[in-house]
Amino acid sequence: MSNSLTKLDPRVRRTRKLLKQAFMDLMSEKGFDAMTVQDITERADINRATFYAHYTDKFELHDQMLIEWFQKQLAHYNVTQKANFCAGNLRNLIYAVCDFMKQINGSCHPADIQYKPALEDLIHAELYSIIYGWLQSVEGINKPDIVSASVSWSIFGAGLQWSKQTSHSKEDVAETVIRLVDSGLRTQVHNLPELIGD
Amino acid sequence: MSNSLTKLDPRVRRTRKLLKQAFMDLMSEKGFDAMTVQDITERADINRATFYAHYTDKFELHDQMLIEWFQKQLAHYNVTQKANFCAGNLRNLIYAVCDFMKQINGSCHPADIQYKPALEDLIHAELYSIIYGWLQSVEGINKPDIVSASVSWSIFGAGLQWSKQTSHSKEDVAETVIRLVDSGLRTQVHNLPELIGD
DNA sequence: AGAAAAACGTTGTTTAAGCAACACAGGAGA
DNA sequence: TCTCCTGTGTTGCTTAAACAACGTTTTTCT
Repeated sequence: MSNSLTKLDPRVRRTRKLLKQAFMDLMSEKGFDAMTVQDITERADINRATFYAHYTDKFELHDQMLIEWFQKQLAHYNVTQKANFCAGNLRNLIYAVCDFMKQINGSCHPADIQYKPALEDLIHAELYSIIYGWLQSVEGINKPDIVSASVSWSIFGAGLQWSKQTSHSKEDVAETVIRLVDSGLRTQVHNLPELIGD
Repeated sequence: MSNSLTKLDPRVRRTRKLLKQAFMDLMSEKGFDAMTVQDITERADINRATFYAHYTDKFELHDQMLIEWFQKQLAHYNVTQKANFCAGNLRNLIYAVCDFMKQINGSCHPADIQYKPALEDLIHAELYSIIYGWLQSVEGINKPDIVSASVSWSIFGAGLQWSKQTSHSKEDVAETVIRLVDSGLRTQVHNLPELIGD
């Protein structure tokens, strides 16, 4: 957000970078619960008071890192909120979600499964708003909020499932979900442009 | 020097660390001559004005890094200025010099051979003062300045030679120089304690 | 339960880094 | 030669980080 817009002070960039790095290290060492704000600031060699100038607590830092991480995945696949609803974009979005979920599952400390709900809320909110944005480009759609919720959750769920046990290829997951969404949308929208034929 | 004594501000530590890292990177990329202060500060993401708050120019940064590097080698072999003159200490000192020279020769950009004289002055000054310190422990020595100069240069020279072409082991170099220094010292000092028998 | 220790969250003040601007010194090229 | 350009040091002012201190809450230990 403010990263790209305001082009922030190099000192701020440094501080946050160090805090995030320390957080990541501690995450894999002792997990989220066991780590304190003091741990983080000591590891990062940043004054504790400075931490509170950037984040209200370790939860906020955690959340921001996740969102940032997810957005990096999105950027990698050139997924933006203001694009149109088509198979290509959907596919990239699904890839991004899969990759992200995989990384999280891999690096998440066993003791922190309890925080997955929070994670899911955050990421799903992103997903929802992207889908909602795309739906602006679709003619004659009604109840876009319900549709966005449904579609975003289905993508989320597929990615989550895939990250837990990779029994299919990422490509298979994507094509499956795309077909599903396509047929689902046709019950709501007449004259929907072709999704599947690309 | 001031590193260990004053326990400096974490911001200062960070700034210098970043500048040194940038310097190192640029050293291997384009060499000392081709790099400007601007290059260093841009790479380090440090304001140029801040550079001048720490160093007068890139030469000073260069020198400080070398000295620091050398002192790290000395510390690694537990070599200190206030110790006594014996074979064990001499051996460690020679090892430190050898290792240091090797690293320098390896990482020094071809275009910068012209600066080796400066390097030699810096390092030799360190060496000289260490030897001079050790000689305080030797009874009945005269002209300690001349002796220090001679001994320190001989160690320096041996290390330099070894770093250029490693035809002998570090251990061989050390034993050779120790014998040389021992017999040399005996022409100046009567009743010199055994150096060689350890 | 109760005491001690550790972590929290906040504050006022000090200090280092950022920033923009300046005059100045080479060097390159028309 | 003149001009343009890039790098150099330096400056005054602004802003973020350090630091020490505080009362509070939570953890830990016995």
